[in-house]
Order: sequence, then structure tokens, then C-alpha cells
Amino acid sequence: MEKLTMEKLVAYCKQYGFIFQGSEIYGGLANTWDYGPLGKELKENIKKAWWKKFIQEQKNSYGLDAAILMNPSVWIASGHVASFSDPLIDCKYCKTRHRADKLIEEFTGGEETGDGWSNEKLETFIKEKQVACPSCGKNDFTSIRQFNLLFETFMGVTQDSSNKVYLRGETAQGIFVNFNNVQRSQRAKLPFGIGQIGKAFRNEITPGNFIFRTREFEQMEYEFFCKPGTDLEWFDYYKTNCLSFLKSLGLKAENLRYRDHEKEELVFYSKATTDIEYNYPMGWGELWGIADRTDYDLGVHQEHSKVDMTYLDPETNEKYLPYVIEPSVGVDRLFLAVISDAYEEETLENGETREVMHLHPGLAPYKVAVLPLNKKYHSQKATEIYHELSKYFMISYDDTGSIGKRYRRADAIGTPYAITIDDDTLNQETVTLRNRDTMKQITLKIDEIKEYVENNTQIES
RNA sequence: GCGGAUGUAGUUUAAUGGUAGAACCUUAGCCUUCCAAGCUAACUACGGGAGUUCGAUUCUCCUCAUCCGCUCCA
Repeated sequence: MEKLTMEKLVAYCKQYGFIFQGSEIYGGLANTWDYGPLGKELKENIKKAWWKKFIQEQKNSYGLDAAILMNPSVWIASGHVASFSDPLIDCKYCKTRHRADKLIEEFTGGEETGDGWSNEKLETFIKEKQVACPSCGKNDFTSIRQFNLLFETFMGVTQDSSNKVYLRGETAQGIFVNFNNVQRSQRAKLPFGIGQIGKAFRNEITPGNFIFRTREFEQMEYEFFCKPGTDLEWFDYYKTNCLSFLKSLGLKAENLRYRDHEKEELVFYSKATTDIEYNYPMGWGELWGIADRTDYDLGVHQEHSKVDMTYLDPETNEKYLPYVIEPSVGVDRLFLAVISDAYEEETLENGETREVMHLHPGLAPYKVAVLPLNKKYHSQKATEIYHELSKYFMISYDDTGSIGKRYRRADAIGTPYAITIDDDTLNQETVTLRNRDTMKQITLKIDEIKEYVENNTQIES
């Protein structure tokens, strides 16, 4: 089968109401995307599946919904502010990127460090002293760009630096700062996990690839706290667990793989990191990062806040900072993987093609399409059935065009079941239920539909 | 951020310095009724701005957006 292109997927998502370009009528806003009626349902189902697996079904897991705006100290402690305030400058000639202050330090042999200089001062110095590019020796630089990962905004109506706050760059920090609260209030014993789903914001240098990397995105983060020394065991456990979760959502095994980070590649606080990668339309890319973060996060917060974050082990009476295993996944990336994986242009035996989304029934936006065979005679009964079933799950209703056309429409958005209301429904209380994948039909009593659909739309982990 | 490409209905596309034609889709009516039927209608487009010109969708510039590649992504 021909590989699905990103352009085709974007057009598909727009056509059927999964994803629209953000602010489209004003020419858009770079890399913002709005989830449409179907996209919202699919996304919600993905989140529900994650929550069920990681919170609901885990005895030692707790949910959380922390605020997006946090005390700025959180981001200073976590290292997000410091790591991303470097004054960066690009060589126009050889396209290399440098830190302006480091350039000056090297150029002057350490006589000037450029520390604490304003951007204007740095730029002027580099220009006047003809500071050369270390790579090519030219002096032809762009102006300095202050590269800040975090979005800034202001709390209160006046805009001065004293009330500057950041939009969270990850949801994880909300978990770390609430570690004591959750542990105490839930009387939680190690090992245990805290998970949350929510928006995060990063001023990425290069966003792109549709919803793969956006500046506003949604994370499903899980922090699993355990005793130091048991961390690698749990790390392996989550590697296995996350992959099997992805497969339970119907993702094809051949489109998934592990990628262990090399030692040089690891960020300074991490002991081990493995990505689960997915074969997206644009190629292999990170879907899920599983990291052993050691006690770095609780450690820095303990240091900066002066609040004791240690755990008293009731069995050994030891006090220690728990280690953290973090399997974190982006909702939007998982959405992209799910929808790429499910899309198929299928050629039927008679040579016709149909566009089918082979979505896992548990993820499908609509579980059932209700189709009155004849608009005139069967609409009333079909409407009754619609109202009855829609108490339990999302139902679509389609009475336009031939029955075959309506099946195709349901196929194209991944609806697993279509029920047709005909004279037999009026006389014998039965409907024809047609399966999206097999295209086979069975006859069901009206009062059997709910149970049948519920039984066949579960996500088994 | 750099380089390349692109931008005409929801989608795929045609033509043109004198404001656009189609197919599919969608909607309505008739007929039909279990896998994209037919007939009759209807709706819908030159990404935005400026310039050149009597006149710009077409030429020029700027801008916005997307795609591809590089770079980047504690």
C-alpha cells in the first residue's frame, strides 16, 4: 500500500471534521490546530483509555489536575528558566549557531565574559571588535535572539517583571510540587504513581509536521515514585507496559519500535531514557518517552522550596527521596499515530475503493450509525432508537442518499457499526447491524443493540 | 532560523492581463431502497495587503499559511 502522506492526512482531517487549521478565516496562526467534532471525540477517547489504564486500573495510582499557571520559582527550580535564557546568535555565512556571550569570552581569551550584558551591548561588541565565527572565521551574524522555551504572561492587569508568570512547559512539575499533598492525603505508600492530563506550552524553535510538534499541546504525564535501587526494574516494566497499551489501541506492531537513548544523548539528570517511536507519515518519530529521572525533580524542589520532600519508609524507617520513572506521552502525537495507523483506501473485490478508518471501536468517535432505510417510513422509529442508544454512547444519524453511500460515510470516519431501520424493525423489532471491518451483517433485536455494542467496543489491555 | 516548493469551492483540478469551467463531495425534490444508482435543481473558490495598469486570479513586492529538506528540540 502506498504510504499515507501528511498532506493527504491533513486534507482528510479537515474534510471530515477531525482537525481544522487554527484561526483559519484570518489566514491561520502558525502551527495551531483546532480539533473538530470528530477530533474532539477521538481525542477524548484516547485520553479516557489512558486514564483507565494508568489511573483507574492501577491500585497505587492517583489522578491530579494542577493549574497551568504556577509560581515562577517552580520553573527556576526545575531548570527550565535558566536553560533557556541563552542569547543565541547565528552566523549568516556558515549557518552555525552560537551563544553570544561565549563568543566574546573565547575571543577575548576570558578577559571579557559578556555575563550580564544586554543584547545591544553584546551585539555592538561583536560588530566593533570583529569577533569571528569559530566555524568559518567570518563576522556576519544575525541579531541576538533570546531563546525562551517558556511562554510568558502577566498575572494582574499591569505588565511589569514583578508579576511575570509562565505558562507551564510541562505538566510534570504540577505533580512534583504536589508530591507531599498527594502522598499524605491518599496515605500513599511507595511505590505509587500520580498522573495528569493537560495542556502545556513551549516556544519551540521549529514546530511543524501537522500536530506532531505544536507550541500548545496536551500531555498525559505519569510520574511513578519508587525506592531508589528499584528504579530500573520499574523502568523496564513501563517500557513493556506502554508498548502493550499502544498495541491495545490497535496500533500496528510494525509501526512501533523502541529507541534507547545513548549515554551522550541523555539529559543530565536522567539515568536512562527510552523512546517508543512511531512510523508517522513523515517518518519515524518520538511518540512516548520513558525516563528514569532519579530523584532530580523532588531534589531540586526540596532545595529551592526548603520543604522536606523525603518519604518515610514505614517498613525500614528510612527517610529518602523517591526515584521517579516518567512515562509521558503527548495526546496529539498519539492522536496522529492512531489516525495515521487506521487510515486505509481499501480496494474491494468488485474493484471499487472505499476510504476506511480502521479505528479501534473503543476509540471511534461514533460507535453506531443509525440509518433509516427509507426516510419516509422509517425516520420516526430510527429517531426513537437514536435517542435510546445515545444515552450510552455517541451515535450518528444519516438519512441522506442510498444505504450504500451511508455505509461508506460511516466507514470513512471509522464508525464500527451501522444499524439499518426497515419494515422488520417496525413489525418485528429487529435491526440489521453491519460491521465496518468485515462488512458482514447480522440481525439483532432492538433491545440487544446496547449490550452488543458495549461488549464489542471495549479496549482490552 | 536557513534553503526549496506551493497557495483557484469541502476535495482534486482547468483556463485566462478584460473577475473563472469541471469532476467528486454536500443540500433539496422525484424515483429507489442493504454496500458510492439515476434524473432535476441549488450552494460554494482565485490566502491577505500594496504596487504597476484603463483593468490583476494572472505581472512585481511584501505578508500569511502549508508541504519537503536542513537546523533545533534541558
